[in-house]
Amino acid sequence: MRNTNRTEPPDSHFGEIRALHLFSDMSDESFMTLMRGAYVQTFPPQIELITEGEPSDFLHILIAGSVELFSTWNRRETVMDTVLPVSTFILAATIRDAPYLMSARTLEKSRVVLIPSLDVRAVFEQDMPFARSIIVELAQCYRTVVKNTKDLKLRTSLERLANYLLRERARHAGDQSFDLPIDKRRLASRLGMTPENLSRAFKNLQAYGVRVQGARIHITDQIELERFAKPNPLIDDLSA
Amino acid sequence: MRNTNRTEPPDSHFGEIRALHLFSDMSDESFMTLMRGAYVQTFPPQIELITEGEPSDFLHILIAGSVELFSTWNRRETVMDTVLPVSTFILAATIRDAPYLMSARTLEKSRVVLIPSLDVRAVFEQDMPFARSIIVELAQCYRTVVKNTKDLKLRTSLERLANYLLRERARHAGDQSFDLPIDKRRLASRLGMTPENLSRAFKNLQAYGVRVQGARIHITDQIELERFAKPNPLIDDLSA
DNA sequence: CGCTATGTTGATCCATATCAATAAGTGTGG
DNA sequence: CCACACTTATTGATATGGATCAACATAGCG
Repeated sequence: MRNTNRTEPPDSHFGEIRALHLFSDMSDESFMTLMRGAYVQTFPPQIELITEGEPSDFLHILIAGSVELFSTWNRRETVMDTVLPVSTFILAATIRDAPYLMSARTLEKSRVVLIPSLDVRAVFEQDMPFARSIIVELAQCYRTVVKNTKDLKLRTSLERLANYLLRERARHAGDQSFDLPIDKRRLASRLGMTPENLSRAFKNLQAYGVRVQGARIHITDQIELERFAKPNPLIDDLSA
Repeated sequence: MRNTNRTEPPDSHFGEIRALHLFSDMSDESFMTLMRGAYVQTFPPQIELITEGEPSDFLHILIAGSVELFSTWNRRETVMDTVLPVSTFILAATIRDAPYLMSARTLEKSRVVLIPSLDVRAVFEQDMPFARSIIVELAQCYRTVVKNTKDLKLRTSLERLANYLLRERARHAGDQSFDLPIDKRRLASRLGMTPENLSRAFKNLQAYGVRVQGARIHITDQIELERFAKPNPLIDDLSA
């Protein structure tokens, strides 16, 4: 595995990393301290970057590509989330110096920045703006998972899919058509259903103005879809 | 409602609040600043303390009694968690100055300390140890919700109940018998099932050495129950 | 006590999973 | 550029976990 990866100095990505909310407020000095210990690696698709249960040695930042967070129990596996650039993942494990709760694998060729968890913990003790950013980020992460729990417990799989499509559409500036960012198989798992059930769910949403051609989704009747999906800011608003 | 409540100075509870992880490391000065704006109130059972969607004006700390966090969507309701003393709740909303994602109601007569969210946000900017404690607490909260998501997505309701019972037993120092801390109706909702289904689930667990008399649970064959439940630290360990 | 909420049990229904077969992409090497 | 292999998606048939509806039992509680 290792020989297929490329290691490079993180210099070339300073800009994009620094621009992240998490790092934008800290002092130059603190930022350089973090970057000194960091390195960038490029991974091929389908590489397991992280295995749940292992100690969290690095904070990960996805610079390019895409990464899937998933979990396993008793021979079953479920997709917890999909990470798109540019964002960090497994911050909480890094902070608590606790084992990863989720595994991570690349979905496509991906570039990842690795910052030693030790450095993250050391630096936030010294840099109040950074500590503040971590607080805000963790609170955000927490709220995202709570929303996801509400989605899972309060909605049927058909309702979850309908609301997912509305969220995706919003992410695409409200375009009537857009491509699903991940395989249907993985989407099914993310939404807590089987691929077969997802396939049928798409069929059922035709009645509410959803057309599907491969990965391409057309929402022909937003109003009707919303009437069915009943989106709610306390579940579906990605910010706040 | 209001006239049934008692407002009292928080002085008498300084000790227990200060002993919480969240407040134990901060300076005396910061702590007093928080307490100056805080007040303690006693509520009767079944009072809605918080309604989801409302602005998060106060950080809540439960001193005595018990509080249920729940959420609603489209005429459906689900129990998200039960809070027992002494602990804080809705920290994330306070931090982000965002609307509550969950509602809260007292289950029994409860004493709650209310700290203005503004004060919390102001103080952590000034007090690094407090900021540090908030970070650790939020990371913990996040990991708890992630574990709960894994429980929901990877297990059947029978498996969730079995593991819940094992966790409760552990919480009771491994006693063979213990009382459920909440109504079965609410437990069912917490575990993502109906009361009828829970009732049958208890029946089904008889085969694995679980005896039920009202709220009292007897675990007569821990080994057998564990063989069925397959508890996993990355889902069931409350700490870490 | 009797009232009301909670819990249990039974019968049935429905959403979703599972199993199986086919179809449609997708990538690879000749 | 096509043929093959392999993965992913769809469709159908069936099984099952869990929900719903209804009746009854039980237990708190005023």
